[in-house]
Amino acid sequence: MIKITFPDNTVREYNEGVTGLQIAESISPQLARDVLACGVNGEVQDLSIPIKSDSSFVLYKWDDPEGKHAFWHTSSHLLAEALQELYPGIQFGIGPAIENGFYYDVDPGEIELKETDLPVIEKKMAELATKKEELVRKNITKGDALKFFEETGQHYKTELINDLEDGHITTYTNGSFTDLCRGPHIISTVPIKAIKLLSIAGAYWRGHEDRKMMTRIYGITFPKKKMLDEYLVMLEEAKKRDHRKIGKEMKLFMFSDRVGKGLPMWLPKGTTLRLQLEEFLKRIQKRFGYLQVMTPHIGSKSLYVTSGHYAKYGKDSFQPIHTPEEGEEYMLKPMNCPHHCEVYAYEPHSYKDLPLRIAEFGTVYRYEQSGELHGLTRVRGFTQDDAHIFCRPDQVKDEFLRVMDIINIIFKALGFDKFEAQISLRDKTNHDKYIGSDENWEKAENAIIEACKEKGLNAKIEYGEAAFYGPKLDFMVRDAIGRKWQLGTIQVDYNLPERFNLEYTGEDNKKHRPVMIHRAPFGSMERFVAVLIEHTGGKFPLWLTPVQVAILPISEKFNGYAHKVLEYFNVQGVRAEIDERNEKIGRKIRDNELQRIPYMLVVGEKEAENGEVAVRKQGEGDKGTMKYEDFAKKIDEEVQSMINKW
RNA sequence: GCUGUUAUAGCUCAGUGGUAGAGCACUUCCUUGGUAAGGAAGAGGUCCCGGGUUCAAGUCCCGGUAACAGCUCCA
Repeated sequence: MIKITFPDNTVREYNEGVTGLQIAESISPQLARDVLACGVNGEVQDLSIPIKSDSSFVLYKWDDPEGKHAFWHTSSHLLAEALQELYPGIQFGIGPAIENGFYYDVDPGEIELKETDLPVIEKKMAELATKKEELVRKNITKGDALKFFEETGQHYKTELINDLEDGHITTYTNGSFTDLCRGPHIISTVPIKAIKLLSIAGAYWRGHEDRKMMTRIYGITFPKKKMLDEYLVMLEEAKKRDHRKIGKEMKLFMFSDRVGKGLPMWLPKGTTLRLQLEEFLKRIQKRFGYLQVMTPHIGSKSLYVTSGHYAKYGKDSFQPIHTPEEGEEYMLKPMNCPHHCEVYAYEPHSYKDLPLRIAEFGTVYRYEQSGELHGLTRVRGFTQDDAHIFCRPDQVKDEFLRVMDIINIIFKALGFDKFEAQISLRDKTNHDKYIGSDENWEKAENAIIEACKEKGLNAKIEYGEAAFYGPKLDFMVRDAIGRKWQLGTIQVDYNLPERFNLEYTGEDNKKHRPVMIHRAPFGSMERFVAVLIEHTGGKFPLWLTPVQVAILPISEKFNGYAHKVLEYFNVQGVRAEIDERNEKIGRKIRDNELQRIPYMLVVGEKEAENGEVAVRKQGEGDKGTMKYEDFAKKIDEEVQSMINKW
């Protein structure tokens, strides 16, 4: 008998060699039907593998990421089986589970797989899934593996096997298809009830540009048809919320080929929105002791030679600007830190001055690869909500905690209730990638980990993801339809103060080196606005939205009164527009609803006589009439009550 | 940057080698209205740019540009 310890620390005894599935069956038949994979001593594995010694044990169902992962991984094998049946001779690359579904990279040889083939493949998969094929795991030797995949003509697989260590090679077989695979998989393809192949795309073999372009088929599967339907509805919803589409509809921003790709221009309404956001941030930062500065968009090349950025990114940046003066070169600034270092160095500092927090909405230019440009989320010219904190080494953790407070306030105020964090540390084996001493790195990494602990923030640690100058803490928000976006970042930097020879005088009357912390809660105004658009679907909160009120005259006879109301609103700071078109009121309401304007004021004969407006709230309808002065007051109060929560 | 797809009116898109199209938006006129699309007329085109094939190119071919999807990248 062996002892199996469950997550709640209860211990049960089973015969040696019991499988995960048998354990599930021993608990309840329902559980045995729902369970997809299990964890044994922290390793995720197949339910069919016998357990031979005392172990900690956990069952994974659909709601667990591990369960979904196994389900989708098996689905990718099902896809492969279908492809093999439909297109004999097709060669397989890799086919993993991903965050939402799975893919398989294949080389179909002479034939070309097209979008229109997907329904046929789906049908085949559904047919195979009902055959109750079990996934059979086999340990094989490297020699046998090579021989098998050689014989079946799977050259990509043999290439993979050559890189593997003998003794650790396993294959999985479902029906006629055998794949080189580590697993884990679900027991059989039976639970795969709903199948959708989503798209087809090119992808380099093993991610290398110089290798062959494979055909990648993306798909997703579910244990219930209803879940697939809900997922497809979510995809539709995501399409409707696309910030590029809404940005066009609401006239928020634009691009022009003549200006240049990746260089967004903010239209009046987008600018109103952005300025509201900037005011919001300034207000919070003022409360936390930040000092606002403004610095130029360019800096001399030597600035970036000093910072080390020229050596690292010079070749891949916008190239230096030459002046009539021989040898004089300037660069568009790709970040604000070097300028801020110079601001720090403007005057000598005492330890009593620190922390010094220098903030700027700094516009920067980065020559992103052209294939990377995407709407407002990845552009070549953007404005960071940047700040640099210069502090004593003993203040690092405390400052970190304060920035985390700011980020918390900001995310909550804008309706991002769910967020997660990632700590990015260095890859200790890759020394050349980083600048700065091991000792400093160690100090910085520990400060971040401790700060997260103190805040009770459950942060995932990723090794090798740090920037070249220091470790960082990134924040990821979940939007209204559950998608993850990376936004804010806090980064420790022991390097730039060194390079710029920054100092302060300590209590001991000796010179010391300050620590620098970079931080940007939004990341960039562009990216943040994009995420906010997709989060809200363009229905921004009242304090933020570009047009708060649309005034709708019943007929052209009341345009004059509408203007009187508008003038009053302008003075009171209520952002309003008049719809003066020669259209019926029903039409004006429809169009302004579609423009996502929170309030509509219908004005006709009655209202004009009494100095009133008939209030209609977006999505809710008629709210009765009131004096227009009272409405302006109501808007102001509504906005203030939102702002006062910050 | 690489691979693929796309580019036609302000927007969304149809047009498959033989006279440039629709819906919405816009202008004018009629209508002057009461809470999600009133009616009529009109204007609007370098069919992305450059070259080629052809009697003839929006349409076929080549090159460029931009957008989109994926890969790689992201101070």
